[in-house]
Amino acid sequence: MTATPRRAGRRPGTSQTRQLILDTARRHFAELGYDRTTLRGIATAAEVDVALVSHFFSGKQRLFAEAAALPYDPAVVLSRLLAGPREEIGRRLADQVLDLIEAPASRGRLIALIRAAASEEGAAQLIRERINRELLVPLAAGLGSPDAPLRAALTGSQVVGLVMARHIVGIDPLPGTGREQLAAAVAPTLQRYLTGPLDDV
Amino acid sequence: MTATPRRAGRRPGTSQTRQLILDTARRHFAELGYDRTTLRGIATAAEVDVALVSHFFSGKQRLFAEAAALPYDPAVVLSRLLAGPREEIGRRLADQVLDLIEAPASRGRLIALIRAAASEEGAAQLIRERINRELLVPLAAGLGSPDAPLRAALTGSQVVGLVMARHIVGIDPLPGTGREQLAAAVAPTLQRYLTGPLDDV
DNA sequence: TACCCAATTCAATGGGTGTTGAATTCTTGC
DNA sequence: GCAAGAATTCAACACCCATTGAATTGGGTA
Repeated sequence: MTATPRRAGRRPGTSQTRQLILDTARRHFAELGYDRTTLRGIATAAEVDVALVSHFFSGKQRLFAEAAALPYDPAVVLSRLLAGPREEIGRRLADQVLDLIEAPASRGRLIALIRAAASEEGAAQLIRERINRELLVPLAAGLGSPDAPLRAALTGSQVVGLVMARHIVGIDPLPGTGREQLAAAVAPTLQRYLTGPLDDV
Repeated sequence: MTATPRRAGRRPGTSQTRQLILDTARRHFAELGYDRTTLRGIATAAEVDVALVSHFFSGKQRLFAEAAALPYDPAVVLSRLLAGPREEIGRRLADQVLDLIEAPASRGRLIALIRAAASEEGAAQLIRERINRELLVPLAAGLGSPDAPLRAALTGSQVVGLVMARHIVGIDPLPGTGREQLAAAVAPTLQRYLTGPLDDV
């Protein structure tokens, strides 16, 4: 059962190889994190030569940058958030987060992002800026209160913590806890961070 | 300015080298994560030969296991938590977490733990079990309610999220936010996860 | 003082990594 | 139907890594 070595040269038909590599890379980054993901591993899984990966994406860093693009359109998320009644914004956010994390398409990318942010300083910086620019700043602007940046950041902390605990570390019983129950439990926290009082009572 | 190469053989005086290496390793693991930390890097920083590191700790994994021991005594934390009035348990937990993350001694170890949990599956498993056994299970037992495991896990998610956001990713303005303000903001969340209603209202 | 063992360095080994240049095969525009 | 360029592989490079065995020096003890 030796895999037939493929001859050099372009393959017949129209090529979707670039996309295939990108998808494979996303899976690997999500499962292994940046460091443990190797170009060779991606290439093997995509049944392609290593050099092709570097050829298409000009190196590992660029490949990661492309693979780890936000798995959603921040503008859409934000407009949905700010649209409805302000007293239910926490619940709406919880729902959107759970949607994203449960849809297989976005799930991997989200996890890859968080993993990378935790392990690689360079990636952390890139991600911090992206999140700030595309999510937190507009969100804070939408809230309009003077302590809005702090509110946005606190909100982010709970969102990140939830994804970490449920999907990366896997703290029982979170991975098996139903969507509805989770949304209900977390929504009031987000609501208070976004609109409630921030001082202890 | 060439560093004088040291001759082989034991150095004079009583040796604290093992401890020195361990401290250096902690710093490196905390700053770089597991993968990007190299024995060579540790050795160089500790002004010691690489082989000595492996000699003392029998390899990178074991070194990490020793460096990443919990930076506090879970029993103490738990007893302090469960001791006072139940209505202020959220605030007490927030204070203890902030104490740990601000004390230089424990800070690095906490960060290393979280980084490793996010990036290395093996470490994640080890850490998950430790946290479960030493923190969450006793905490749930102390709470005594039927949904206690879920409550403990939610609490953990906010704690982890806070440390991530404030110290690892560095989401503004959290890193510069004062201890008191932060404790006040987060305490009600922890309080509700631990003792409040978990269903949306 | 001798002896044993711990601490320390040196040197070598084997493996894995990302990247690069050249060669081959195909598609596409003229 | 020809030429240019894109897709693909092969092979090699230079680098870094953890681990191991042997050699050297010092401390502690009998």
